[in-house]
Amino acid sequence: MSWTEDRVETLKKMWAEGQSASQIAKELGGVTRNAVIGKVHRLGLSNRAGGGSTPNPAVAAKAKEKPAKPAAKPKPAAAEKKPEKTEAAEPAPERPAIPARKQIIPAGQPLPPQPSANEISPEALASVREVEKTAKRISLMELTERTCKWPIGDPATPEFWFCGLPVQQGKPYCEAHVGVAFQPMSSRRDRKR
DNA sequence: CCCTGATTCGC
DNA sequence: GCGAATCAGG
Repeated sequence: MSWTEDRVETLKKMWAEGQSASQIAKELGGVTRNAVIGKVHRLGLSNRAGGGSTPNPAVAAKAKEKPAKPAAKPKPAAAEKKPEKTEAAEPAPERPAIPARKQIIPAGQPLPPQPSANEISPEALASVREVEKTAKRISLMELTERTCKWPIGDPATPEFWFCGLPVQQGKPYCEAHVGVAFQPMSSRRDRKR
């Protein structure tokens, strides 16, 4: 793929809209976000300020010192190139060997009450059901800082598991579950059944 | 770990 | 000019 006028225009437009480089790359296709960023710089619009002036004070403070690379390129070790994933047709029930008792989940965030199905929006509910099919189905021990902690099933049951999908930055749940966990009061009210 | 943009430099 | 690799940060 090359930067045709068309694509550059899309790039400019989206960048101006505040779209992220990865989003732009995905939209354009055939390029990575790095390519997009590189192009953005070459076009001289790294600063999302269009006018030419710098309305953003943070930019001024952003002035950073350039260490001036000596000469030798700090090439660590080309140990990794293509992981070459070899498909093993076995579940391989790995036991990571619990390292001490650090494995206890610290966040004691009280688990939310499972909302009644009739209180959440149909869309959110639909997406949740969709997610639960593809969920990781991890156990309590496998919960980490960034695995969705949405509980599914009855804790008193052996089939109890947690969603486990990647969380929505910061939040304790994945996108879908954040959707049903944080319902605005406005939408919860007036919901008839 | 997921993501963001910024920079460098072989091509 | 291009963009992967890298850097720096959230």
